[in-house]
Amino acid sequence: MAQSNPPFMSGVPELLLLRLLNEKEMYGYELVRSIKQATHEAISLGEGVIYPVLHSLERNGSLKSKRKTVSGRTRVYYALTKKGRDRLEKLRSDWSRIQGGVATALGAATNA
Amino acid sequence: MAQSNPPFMSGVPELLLLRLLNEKEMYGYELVRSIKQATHEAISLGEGVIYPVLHSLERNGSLKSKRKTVSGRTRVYYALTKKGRDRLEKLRSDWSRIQGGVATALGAATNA
DNA sequence: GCGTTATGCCTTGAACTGCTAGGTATGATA
DNA sequence: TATCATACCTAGCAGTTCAAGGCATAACGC
Repeated sequence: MAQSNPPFMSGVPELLLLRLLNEKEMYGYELVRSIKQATHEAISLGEGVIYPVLHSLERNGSLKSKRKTVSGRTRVYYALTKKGRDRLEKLRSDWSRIQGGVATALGAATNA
Repeated sequence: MAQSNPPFMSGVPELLLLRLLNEKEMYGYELVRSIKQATHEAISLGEGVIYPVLHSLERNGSLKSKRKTVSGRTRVYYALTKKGRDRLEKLRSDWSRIQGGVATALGAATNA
């Protein structure tokens, strides 16, 4: 009736992609390695996760892409649109709320 | 090839349930309100989420239940088993890793 | 020249989860 | 007697993630 929860825990890959692409445009294969680094190996997303998310984000207008050919290989670079930046802010705040909620619940042992 | 990610963001409802039931045994309807309180309204899970999780946790041996009738109404109380406590520790550590990874990635703006 | 690895793109299909929206039944309250 | 709170439950849809593959080119070792 009101707002209910955000798709919940889902959307972390989406959040990470948007976050990284907000710094600078990158291509899929690069993002795979980038995520590993940015999370200090804590999170590792395969290409099978990255590409579908990238495509769906482009489809709904959060990303725009352009192709570049570098030494015989084609790369598809993605960049955020306005909508993508808005989306990033929303996910960021959703995540922060959930994360805070879990932290509160987990820590609520001795007090309460 | 190795361990890949835990079922990822999923499992937060499960984590919260286990966490709360580790304090004291409770029944489903009570847990619904309890989660809201414990997370300071940040997370709200409906009965449609709680009951199925409760049932599946009991089925796999993480919870055990007993029925009590209080003023004409039947309540099903759930408590953790050894397996449930192990499960809780695993989820707790998974969550902590993911959460840390996201935090690192989100904060990696100015430094890097 | 040939095989293997790394780069770079992609899709299919299964599996899991969470959510909405219902349904049942009793007790208390108005 | 009607409505609300308590207390249990399920079905079915929708959305995500994942493993596993496929395709093609370049670079490296030998």
